[in-house]
Amino acid sequence: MGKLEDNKKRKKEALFHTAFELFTTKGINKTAVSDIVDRAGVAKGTFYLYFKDKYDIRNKLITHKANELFGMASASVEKAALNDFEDKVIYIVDFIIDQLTKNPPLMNFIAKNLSWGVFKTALSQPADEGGSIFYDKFMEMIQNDSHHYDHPDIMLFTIVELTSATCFPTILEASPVTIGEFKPYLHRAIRAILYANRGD
Amino acid sequence: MGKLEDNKKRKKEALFHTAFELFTTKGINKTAVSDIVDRAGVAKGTFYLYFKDKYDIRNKLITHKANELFGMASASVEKAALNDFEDKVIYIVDFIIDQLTKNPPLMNFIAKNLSWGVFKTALSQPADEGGSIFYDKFMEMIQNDSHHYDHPDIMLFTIVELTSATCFPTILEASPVTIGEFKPYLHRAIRAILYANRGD
Amino acid sequence: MGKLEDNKKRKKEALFHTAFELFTTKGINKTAVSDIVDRAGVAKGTFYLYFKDKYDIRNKLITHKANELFGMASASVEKAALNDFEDKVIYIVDFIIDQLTKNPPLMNFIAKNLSWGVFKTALSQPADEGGSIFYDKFMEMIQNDSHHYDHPDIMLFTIVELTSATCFPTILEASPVTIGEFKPYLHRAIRAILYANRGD
Amino acid sequence: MGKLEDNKKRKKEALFHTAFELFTTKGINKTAVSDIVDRAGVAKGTFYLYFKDKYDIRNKLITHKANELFGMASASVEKAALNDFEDKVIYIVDFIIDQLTKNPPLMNFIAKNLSWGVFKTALSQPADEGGSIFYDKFMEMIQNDSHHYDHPDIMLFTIVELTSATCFPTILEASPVTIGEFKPYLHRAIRAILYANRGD
DNA sequence: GATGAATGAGCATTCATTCAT
DNA sequence: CATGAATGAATGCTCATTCAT
Repeated sequence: MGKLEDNKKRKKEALFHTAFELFTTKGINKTAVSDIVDRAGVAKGTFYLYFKDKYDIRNKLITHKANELFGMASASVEKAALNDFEDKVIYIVDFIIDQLTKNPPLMNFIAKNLSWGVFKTALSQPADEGGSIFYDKFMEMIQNDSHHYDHPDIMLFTIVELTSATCFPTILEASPVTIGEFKPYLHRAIRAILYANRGD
Repeated sequence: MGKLEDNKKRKKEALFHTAFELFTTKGINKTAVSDIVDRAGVAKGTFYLYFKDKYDIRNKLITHKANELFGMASASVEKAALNDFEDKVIYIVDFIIDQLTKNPPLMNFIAKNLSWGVFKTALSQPADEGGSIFYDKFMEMIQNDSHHYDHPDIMLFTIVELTSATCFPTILEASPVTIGEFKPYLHRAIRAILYANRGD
Repeated sequence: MGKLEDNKKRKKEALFHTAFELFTTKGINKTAVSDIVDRAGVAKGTFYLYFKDKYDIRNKLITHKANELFGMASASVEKAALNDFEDKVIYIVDFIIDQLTKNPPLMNFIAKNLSWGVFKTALSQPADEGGSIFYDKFMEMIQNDSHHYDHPDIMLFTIVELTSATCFPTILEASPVTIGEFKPYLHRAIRAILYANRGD
Repeated sequence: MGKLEDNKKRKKEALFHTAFELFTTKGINKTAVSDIVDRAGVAKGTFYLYFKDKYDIRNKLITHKANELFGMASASVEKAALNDFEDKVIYIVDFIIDQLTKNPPLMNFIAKNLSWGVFKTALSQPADEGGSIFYDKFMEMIQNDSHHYDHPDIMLFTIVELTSATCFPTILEASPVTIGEFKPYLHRAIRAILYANRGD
């Protein structure tokens, strides 16, 4: 029993892992299902046993990776023991930027496939079994802050979009400037947005 | 000769126009070169006479459309006779949002294909023969303002990315809020960014 | 044991029944063994425990259904208490046409899969346990008639083929006329064939 | 020009011819488009240039073959110089039976794919360029006969269905009797049907 | 007996690109 | 310049069948 279940899980994970590898190196359009199964050492039919098609595995991959990333950021910010909400936001943004800078394939993959919808979904799920939900944590941080914010969700949306939209080209292509050069401007912009949304 | 030249131009424009129509309705992946030439009433070989491949015509299309849009914005802001740079930026942003809101196919097309690189290219070309260059105009506006800005290009980049990243989901999917609801927040964010970048 | 036996029978019958349902709605080519077992709530392997393949279950299904139909016709004609053989034949033909008209899926299934060989086989088996054999009954009717027929089997073949060949398109597609309009012509043709085969 | 046109026609005919060969030997289900193009010495894409799919070429093939057959029958009956309509019908039926008996693959192909709809279509087209239409000729024969028939089209339908339904098993499987043994019974049945439909 | 995960051969179909006319 | 017939590699997907549990 355990054997069978293990085997199932192993195959599914092999596909998952291999797909990520190929999507990040060759791109989705250039990756054929054949490529994935060949490299995963699994029969073609097995792929369709676990995923509807190429786009199904892609979506699951994005959700999974985004979730992982925010889970880590969440855990890290707690250890950092910051008091100010503003500082926490900047900390999280920097944490994620650092992770992505270290991992260009992941960056690339996310850059080309992320949408707010997918993102929101990922953020609203536990990072892994037993893990807590990023979105809830974020809202909690806001509640505990000394300042009050009028529409925290719209503010979050604005910050997330600004950050991702500006980080992709700066990290991946250093255009128009490198991420290092851009960071101070990003911090400044985020602080400005937070300040502008204060309701007190 | 004039006739022949006309004919040439007409075919190229037919392809250009038809490609836009199909890209915006079916998406690029689902649009085959055959579809384009069939509808344009041109032979398949003719397509390859004018464009390298599907992606070539797409890039030219984006550049063209983005340019057209900013050309209009540019012309409009001049007529509006605003003194303040801040007001001009908001005006331009609103102008473009209005245009895109009225034209969802265009919005969709741009949303799925825009990158800062393409964008920059488009902004650095004359909108049409005889038209002036948007980027230059923008820089001129900054110079003439009573305030001084430290790195106008990075600031422009930040604003452009923030605007496009937040407008696509709000216009196209009204998610997380409609563009109407989001606009005040966008204005506030943009003004905050401008303020934060002032060097005086 | 009884329980076990019951379970076995139930599974086989579930497969049998489900297959008929799917064959008549989707057609045989479009029905996969997976479809059958899924809907029957049985494992895939179980299918192969009872049937060689898709075509095996189809043949068994046709035999079963044809047999059922003729068994009913046979029982009905006896109750009708007709003296004349000619009248009995017409009665049976009408009975079957009525049944098929009421049950288009069955009609469709039979129309697409019937062959004289299968048919003959079905007619030569008891309709169900304890039931008598249609073919034998038919021959008995002929013997008891006041007229003599030279080659009753060839005559039966001729009538069966004529009837089925003309009923399928008229019932299913009302082409070239509806079954209602065609019936008098069919009766006339059958009577003519019977008359032509009389040996006295 | 002529060269190009010729080439086109040659390819299409190669596909047509090869498909018939394979359909009659392996059956349609077991014939892959690959088989057809391989043997026809044509690229796979070329097949889809001329036919929508496997079933498209099959339908065109049936129409073509049925038409050819009836065209020949039609030409032959005219030479035979028979006066009586009844004799002409029997002559045509025999002619076609002879042709099919000589050509079992054709018989097989038609047997498995014929439907009254397809048949009617085929009969209502000129056999080849310049050829006349079988259906019209048939109706003309009836007009010129000394007898009057009430519904010639229903009668034709009845005879065609009876003939095809009984000939297929007798020719192909000699079941329940050989075509040779069955012929007199068929003639008798047809004459009976004709007689039964006379309106005078 | 029963299960259902795994298989992988097999197939239809698409489409960018070429090149003889 | 323009054409459009021909190509054939590429690919997504299905499904009958097996077999370890």
